[in-house]
Amino acid sequence: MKNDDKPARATIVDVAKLAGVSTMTVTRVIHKRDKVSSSTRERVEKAIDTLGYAPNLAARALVGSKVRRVCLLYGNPSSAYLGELILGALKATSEAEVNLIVEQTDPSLRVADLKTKLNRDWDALIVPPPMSDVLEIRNLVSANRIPAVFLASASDTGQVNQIRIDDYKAAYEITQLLIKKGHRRIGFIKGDPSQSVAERRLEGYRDALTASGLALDKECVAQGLFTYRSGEQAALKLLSIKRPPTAIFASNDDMAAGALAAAMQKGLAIPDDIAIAGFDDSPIATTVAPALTTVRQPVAKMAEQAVQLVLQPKVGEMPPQTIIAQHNVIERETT
Amino acid sequence: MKNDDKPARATIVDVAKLAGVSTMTVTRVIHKRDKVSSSTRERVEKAIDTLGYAPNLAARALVGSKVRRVCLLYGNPSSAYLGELILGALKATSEAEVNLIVEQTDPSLRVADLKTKLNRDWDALIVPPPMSDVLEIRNLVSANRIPAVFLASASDTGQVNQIRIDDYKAAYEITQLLIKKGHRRIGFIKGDPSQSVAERRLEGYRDALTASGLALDKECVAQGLFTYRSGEQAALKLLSIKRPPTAIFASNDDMAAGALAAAMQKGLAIPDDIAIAGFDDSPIATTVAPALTTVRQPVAKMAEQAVQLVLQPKVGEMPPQTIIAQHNVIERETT
DNA sequence: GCGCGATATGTTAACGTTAACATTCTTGTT
DNA sequence: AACAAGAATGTTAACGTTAACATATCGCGC
Repeated sequence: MKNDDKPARATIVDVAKLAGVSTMTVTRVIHKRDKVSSSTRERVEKAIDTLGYAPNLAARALVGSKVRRVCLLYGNPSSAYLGELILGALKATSEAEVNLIVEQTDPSLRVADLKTKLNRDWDALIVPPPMSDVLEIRNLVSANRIPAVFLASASDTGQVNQIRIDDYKAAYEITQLLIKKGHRRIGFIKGDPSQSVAERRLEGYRDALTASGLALDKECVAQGLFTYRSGEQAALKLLSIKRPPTAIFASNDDMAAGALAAAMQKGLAIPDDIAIAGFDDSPIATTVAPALTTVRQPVAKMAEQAVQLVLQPKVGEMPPQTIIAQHNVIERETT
Repeated sequence: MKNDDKPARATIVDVAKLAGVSTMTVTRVIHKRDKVSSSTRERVEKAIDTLGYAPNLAARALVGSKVRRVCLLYGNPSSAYLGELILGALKATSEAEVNLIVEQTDPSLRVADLKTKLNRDWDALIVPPPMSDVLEIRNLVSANRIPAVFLASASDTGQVNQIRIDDYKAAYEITQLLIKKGHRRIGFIKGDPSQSVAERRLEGYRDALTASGLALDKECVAQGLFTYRSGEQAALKLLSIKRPPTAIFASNDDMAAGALAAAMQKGLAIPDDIAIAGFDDSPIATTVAPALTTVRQPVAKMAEQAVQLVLQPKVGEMPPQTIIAQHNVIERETT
């Protein structure tokens, strides 16, 4: 008498039996690689369906000496970014039946340790900001031909795969939007200078201004650090100069939210007294009220693509690629 | 001539050879289960070290357990919660070499569909709020003895595994903190009544008040919906009653952040004019300035535990468990 | 020194899948 | 009708680990 409490999961053997073929044929149907007659294909597919068969990842991983573990190396644990990032990466890894490992590290990481892990525990690497701007990691990767993708970095050091949006263009566009709304004096809050995108966004802002024949006033540009607090401080500063701007473009959403708070404390109505725009479309953009006008970075999609890229059979041999993802200007209530 | 580009990883066989023992002995050393003489143990450990051996998890998984796909069924995509949740779950699943599938759904889901998926695509289920309060899912799970864990629900329907903090106690404690700080009139913002924890938190607040001999004024309790906006509205209401509270306890952080914004708009200094406390320690708690005093829910840990629980060999046969995780009152700048 | 139980180690087979090679079945051509 | 050429399918072995069982070794009482 068997214990049928837990019906064992269907294996490829079960499918093969039911379809009256060998396991190899089933494999072929699944992989769509070799020729299989359409009648067998149908039979096999039906068997897969009735049994609810899904391949065993472990067994697959065991037989192939392929990439098995992709590591997402993140630096900022509280980043809201992270959730979307993982979501996208996970989608791709589970479709490819590969393991995703999410590992936290900090800028003080020892590159030697990283190298050890890459030999021992990981097969490929996805590096989001702010780690994607760390020179040592980039060099390690390009020197050792490690399958890796760097996300949202505008840096060009090391010959590495990158996926990012066109930060310059996005900043340009959102500045244009502000100008189109009638603003003539637009403040800007810079991001952390250690992250390469900060500079690109500033350039986009600047060029959009001059392209519209507006003067670039140094007083209208304040330094921030990509944090809420720094955005609040910077906005307070911008709002207290003698001819304060009628709009503020903060180079990320956290700072924009801080700027929003600053404006509210000053009793300003938004967007009537002052318009605010952010960048990234992170969760805080829709959490705060009024909701932020911002630039959407397709983070999940980018992470997904990154995993797909890194999983390609010959990543090591390909010349490094840079993929530019599509951004979106999203107008909400702050403009 | 061999291609030594990619030095193969050391396997247990290599270790065994180097140590002059069988692979079983190596396994035993690694697992520390059976007796191994100390001399062999040392030899094996040395071999492991020199070869930099790390077990192949895929191979292990292949031999071991049958559960392979754990589904995290989430409802609220923008929840900041989600990132931490996935992080914890992922840690446990990748240690166990099990696949994590993250699936979005909404309250209108058809339970029949869910059942199909459970038969076909998933082996176990982790259900965070707000889905963890959905009665149909709970009943489905308990009726079919599906390996599942419900997170952060205070509901008691269906006999199911649960992991949550003691919401009552946590709310009690944070209210006490406010009282200790000298507040005598403390406002409360209720959460979405469809989530069972909302009621528990209210009870904690109420009992802490009466335990300190403070009156419970109905005017001091406002309805919210766990959203920033609702928190802002509720706070505005609380601040405009004739004898406004000197402290507000919002039953989650999003609402507390909204309350913070409301207070700032009114020109109140925080925490001097008004203290604010939240609940959850979600990312927004440390993003806003001043940073929120709140209750930390160890979300990642809870998710990790949930996966571990669901992966135990005999989950189906065990009586449903309720695990109470440890919360933490974190005092920051708003009190 | 003999045999006993306990302790330490080894052997075999199996987990589910796929690569590489082997075989069988279709065709179309002459 | 014979036969090559390719298409379709099958067979075998291997991936790295561990459970279950098998054997060897040791100390100890007599």
